Amino acid sequence: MKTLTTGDIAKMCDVNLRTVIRWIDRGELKGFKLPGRGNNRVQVEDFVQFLHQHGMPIPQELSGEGNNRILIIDDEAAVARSIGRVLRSGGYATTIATDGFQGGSLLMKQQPALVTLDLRMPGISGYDVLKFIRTTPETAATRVIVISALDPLSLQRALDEGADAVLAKPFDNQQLINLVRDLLPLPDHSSNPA
Amino acid sequence: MKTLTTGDIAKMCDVNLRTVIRWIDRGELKGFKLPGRGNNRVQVEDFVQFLHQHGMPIPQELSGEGNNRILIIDDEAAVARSIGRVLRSGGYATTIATDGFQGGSLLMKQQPALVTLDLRMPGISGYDVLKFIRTTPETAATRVIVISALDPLSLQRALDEGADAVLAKPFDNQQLINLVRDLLPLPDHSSNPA
DNA sequence: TGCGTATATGTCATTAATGTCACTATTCTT
DNA sequence: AAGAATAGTGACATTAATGACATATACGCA
Repeated sequence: MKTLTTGDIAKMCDVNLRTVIRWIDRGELKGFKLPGRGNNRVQVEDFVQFLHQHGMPIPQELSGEGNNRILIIDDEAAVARSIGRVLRSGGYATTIATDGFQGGSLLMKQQPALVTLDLRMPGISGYDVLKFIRTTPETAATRVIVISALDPLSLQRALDEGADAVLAKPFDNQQLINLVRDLLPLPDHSSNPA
Repeated sequence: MKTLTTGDIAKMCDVNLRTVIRWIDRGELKGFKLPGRGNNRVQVEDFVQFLHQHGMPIPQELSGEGNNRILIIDDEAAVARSIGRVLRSGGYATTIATDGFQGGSLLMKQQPALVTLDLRMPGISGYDVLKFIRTTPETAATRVIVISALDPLSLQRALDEGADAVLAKPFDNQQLINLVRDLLPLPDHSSNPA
């Protein structure tokens, strides 16, 4: 069980520590007190719920754990949407990028746990993208599934360059979701791989 | 996460606090409320985007004070290096991206104060990039200089779509540095525009 | 151009929340 | 176990929200 101190919360909300204590005292934020002098602790999920209830932004370090966000990079919007639908129904949060620029910036901005990458995008080489992801510290650990209609040799090359998995187009939805489940298991519930 | 109070914003916009609250209530400025009495907080990026959308000047302290980093997005490495040389000798810190993916991720990662953008990059439309930059809160205030060999009409369109300045290729180094100095004045020393 | 109306912004006093400070006590680190 | 870092407390200073109303400012229309 992960808990937060009032100081943690104060920093995250850009608010005075005093204020956080008052929120707790007033019962607006659920927390509990340690035996000693009554230092407060708040469970992460209570805090997240609190943020949600008040329409406050949720710091990404909190959604960072159990990060189940997937970035779909594919210039064919229809394909991207289709992938998105499948993954969302599998319980993942998805974002779509339809060109390299969006792909790059969303990757950095959201720091998704997994990326599906179309090898053949106009203007950029999927291999370069792979290399970039692997050599950039912020994204080196991001899992990458390369999706492409290219020949097996090209797919093998993608694996050599750091892809975690490849998927030949056209692909079966089940194949896709299996791959993703493999690379990015969901916490526990709702992941009934029936 | 850095946030602003209505009072901060009121001072920066030289406007009554009351008015800021109304902007938020009306949904024109994105913000959220603290639990207590509903004190408003606005994230800096959202505020910056708001300012930009309304063509309002962006206070120094928000546009990343001493940030003098420039991102050069150009697929012709030679051109990019040349621009880089000029700007570095002008006292700026530069980074080069030679494709859209790098461009996007370096933009988000480094949050440069200024971007030089080649309109004509393989696979991505410079206009799309412009729109993306302008509609993404984190980058809405980033100054953009579009550099292109395209006709005046295309350059005008770039201005319409949010570029802060355009530069026709081929260009003179002095033109470039003047433009940049104009959009991104260096703190003080060595910026003697004699 | 001038009028009237709608809408936006400013003002003021009041009330309530948040910030600050100095200090003490507790937890965390090593 | 000791020192460093962090959290709690009370009193008080600041600052924000609110309602009601005064002033703009913009806009439509004659």
